[in-house]
Amino acid sequence: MAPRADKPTTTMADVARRAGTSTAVVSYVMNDGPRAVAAATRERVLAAAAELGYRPNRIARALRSRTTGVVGLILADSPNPYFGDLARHVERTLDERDRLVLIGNAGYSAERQRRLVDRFLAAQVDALVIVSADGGEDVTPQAEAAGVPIVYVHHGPDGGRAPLVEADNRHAAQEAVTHLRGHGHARVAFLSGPHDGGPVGRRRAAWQALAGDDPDALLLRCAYTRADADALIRRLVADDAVPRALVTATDEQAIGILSGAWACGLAVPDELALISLDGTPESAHTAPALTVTRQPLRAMAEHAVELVFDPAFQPPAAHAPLVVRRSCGC
Amino acid sequence: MAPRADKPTTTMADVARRAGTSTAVVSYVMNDGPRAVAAATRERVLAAAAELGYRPNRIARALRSRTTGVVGLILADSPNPYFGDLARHVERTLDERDRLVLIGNAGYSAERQRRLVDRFLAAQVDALVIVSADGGEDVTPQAEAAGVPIVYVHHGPDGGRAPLVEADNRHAAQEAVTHLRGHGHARVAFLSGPHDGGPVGRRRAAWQALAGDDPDALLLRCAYTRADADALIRRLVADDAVPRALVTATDEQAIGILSGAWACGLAVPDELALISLDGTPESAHTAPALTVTRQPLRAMAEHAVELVFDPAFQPPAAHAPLVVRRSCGC
DNA sequence: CTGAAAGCGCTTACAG
DNA sequence: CTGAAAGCGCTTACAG
Repeated sequence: MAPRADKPTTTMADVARRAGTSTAVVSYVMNDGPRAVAAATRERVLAAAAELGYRPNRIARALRSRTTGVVGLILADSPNPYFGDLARHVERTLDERDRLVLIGNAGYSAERQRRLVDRFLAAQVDALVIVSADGGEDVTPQAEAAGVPIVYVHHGPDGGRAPLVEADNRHAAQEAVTHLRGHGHARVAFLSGPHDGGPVGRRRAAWQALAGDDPDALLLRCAYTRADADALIRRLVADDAVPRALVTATDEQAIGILSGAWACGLAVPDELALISLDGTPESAHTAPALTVTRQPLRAMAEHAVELVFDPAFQPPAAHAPLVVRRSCGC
Repeated sequence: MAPRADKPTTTMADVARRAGTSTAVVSYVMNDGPRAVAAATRERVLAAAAELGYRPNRIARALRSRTTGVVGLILADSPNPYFGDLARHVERTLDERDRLVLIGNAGYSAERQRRLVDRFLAAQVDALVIVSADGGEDVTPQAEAAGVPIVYVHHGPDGGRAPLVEADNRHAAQEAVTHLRGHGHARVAFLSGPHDGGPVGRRRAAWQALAGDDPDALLLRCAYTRADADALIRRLVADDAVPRALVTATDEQAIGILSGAWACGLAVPDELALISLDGTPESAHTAPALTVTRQPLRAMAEHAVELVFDPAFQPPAAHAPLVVRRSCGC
């Protein structure tokens, strides 16, 4: 890194000297506590600070007070807008509470995730929020060893001790299947992920319970990317194996399906009715617009942050409402 | 914030004691310098550190060494995938250099941007990377007062002193217009932003220079959101004022156009040929797939980071290649 | 209500 | 090659 030009930083001692008081008092007025300061003294301190352009050094504060005001946020896969949207809400909520956020992308790698946790702990974060997915391992022991609270969002490791904030995925999948049934589709296929643990697993299980005779014949899989879903639907068209109705586990997959379908001249919703279970903002402006069950990303983020501040907080169930648009055939 | 459980953190002094040496030596082995350590001593220190599970405290290190290893990254608008992709590349590049990144979203607000800069400076970031857009003001004076290097990406304030990393937007717009001309469209419209300073302004200017007689009649404007572009194209269809060929300043707008066009039964590319000037990953999987000039986001991010480490670095021109897909009519 | 001083966990001259 | 010690800029008992 380019060495920072060595600006003479003005410190509390400078302010104290100018205000004719001690650093203790300066600290008390900068922090509004923990002890009271006479009004006249406070004025002098504020004036001195303003004249000198004093800015408290958060690093020094952190070393002494053992709290940095920084939260680490680790994403399973930041290119995926679902995680990106979740991250934005977490970041905004934390910002409102005057916390800074250190961000990292685990890229579906347990090793990278562990490494990020290590580095964030070394940076003395006050808490860790992990927006996880299949494949991440439990980092609770790491965090606990450092005495740092941790909360998982969207997906948590099996049998993990850390709290998990998740939407009602079971109900969402049921609603999607039921809606497609209402359009007269007796057989509704499901596009799952490569392994589907956690939330996607619960979505798939809920679908499966309603799928009828031979769910295996109606279960599709591909990675959580547009490219993979695009390739999948092209293959199905080529094989003349396209289902009449499909629920996708994620928006990324639904968007890939739409793209591949257009390329093959497969009409959505007329030849293929589609509902996606994420409902990120992107889903509102596809061609055609996607009917979705919308994950309550904002509420999930807020609950996660609340949990960071208050481990006793009991997040209410977060419902994922059905949002009817065009892709289902309505 | 929930008070962190007061784990007894093990410090350098603990390691030194156990290894029968001084904290200075422990520091030298943990940092591989700046002074040499006898092999035998080094082994003892490493063993002691491992046995005690010692993790260096970056905050203490930062206070003493005046360098945190943290870079602040401020985004003009994080929901916009263009900025999001840029951010990911910046984050990854910084991660490769073992830097941590503090992230913030300015949301097109100069006031929020200033506030973030203040807070990041208080956190003693080593540098600031600002992915800016119309409306941000120049925060160079703030950063300079703190002696912190700053680099703008995508868009920089008018007359700013800080370095700016930007693609060749003029050439990109020219290529797009020329390609559409090649499809026989004499009149090519342009969808710009609300104000279009900076990069979008240069895109629009390059288009305008080729637009022919009455550019005003072919110049459209809307916000950089899918929703706005969606609404715009519906209005144009209703008014029977849809151009035959259109270049959009951004992918968000192009995606909104596709969505609105589908809803109105306007066929792309048959009735409306379209090229977008961003070329984010999203553009590859729309319906139809967008022909774009692809901004070299990865190169831009790498150049920006290089500039943070070496202010003398001269970023090479970053070309935005034409990527032909379906929306242009090819 | 206020001041003098210790100490957070490191790094780095200074001295050997 | 190594140790004893100062000091980064704060916060917070301790003493008045």
